[in-house]
Amino acid sequence: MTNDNWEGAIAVLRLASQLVDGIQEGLARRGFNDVRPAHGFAFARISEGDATTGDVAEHLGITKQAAGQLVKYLVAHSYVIRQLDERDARARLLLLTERGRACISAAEAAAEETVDGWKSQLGPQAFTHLQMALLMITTPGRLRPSW
Amino acid sequence: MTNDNWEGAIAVLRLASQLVDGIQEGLARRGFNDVRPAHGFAFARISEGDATTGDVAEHLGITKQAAGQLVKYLVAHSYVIRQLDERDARARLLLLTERGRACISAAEAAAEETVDGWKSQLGPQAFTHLQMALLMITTPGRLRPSW
DNA sequence: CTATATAGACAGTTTACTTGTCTATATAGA
DNA sequence: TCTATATAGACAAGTAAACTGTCTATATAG
Repeated sequence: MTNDNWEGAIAVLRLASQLVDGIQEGLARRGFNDVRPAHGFAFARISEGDATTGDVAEHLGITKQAAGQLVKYLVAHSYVIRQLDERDARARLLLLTERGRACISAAEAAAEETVDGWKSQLGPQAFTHLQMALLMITTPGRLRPSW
Repeated sequence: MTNDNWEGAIAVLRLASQLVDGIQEGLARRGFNDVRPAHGFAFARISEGDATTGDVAEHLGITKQAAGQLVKYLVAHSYVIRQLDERDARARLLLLTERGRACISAAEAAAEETVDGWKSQLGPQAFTHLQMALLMITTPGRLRPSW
């Protein structure tokens, strides 16, 4: 049983690696070859709205300075623009450009391709179970479904 | 459906992140606070036996030079020893020390703790399904079980 | 109105990689 | 056997993304 758990643990890492590589490859195939995985998490926070560089730092678990460099890169590559915050003259609000939104869509499409691969390997029923199990583990608020 | 897949994809990343952090934290709690996640993959290859620095490089997907630095670190921290290869005077075979083997055991125990957390959240049946789904996706040779 | 906290930029350092080059050894072909 | 090419791995220098430390400008609380 111990060893089975270890195998399962390794499998989670392999799966995540497959996904990251799949998204990266799918993004490149769609013309976005200047974004790294970390940028995806920054996009996720920025797309929520009302994001400052500090917010991005907190969301990624890195320092403000590192987030500053990251945001600078995204601005330089036209994924994000900075905008003065009317309520706080120190802050610069971050907004996605059209290109930024297109990149998110591309990432979602690329992820879907990879996940579809899993679905066809598992069959629809087992895939649904997998999906629910993943959501149950990682979503603290939700309880076990009725089945 | 698209959005569900995206959520599921994110969940896989969160799960992997939970696992890596759990192993890291569990290792530190057991006194191994000088190993990084990448070292685990090196340990995995070295424990298979007959490993050279080049083998480690290939297994980790990094250059020989980078693997050389990594192995040097593991030797300096008494996890690994180098040994002359009788069959090839260029090569140095890598062997785990007692401490190296203890570190692997500690990592397995730490992984088990994390995975047990998932098990108790899911219940035994759903957990077994999750485990089988993960193994089916990441193990190309195996086909669907009988259930 | 003064003291302290926050947003984020600038400078320098660390670390985990990279490419390029080098020596020693192995192996395949004339 | 000799020579050409490939491989194991060390050394040196460069790069990218993080880090700590410090600074200015602005906000906010007493």
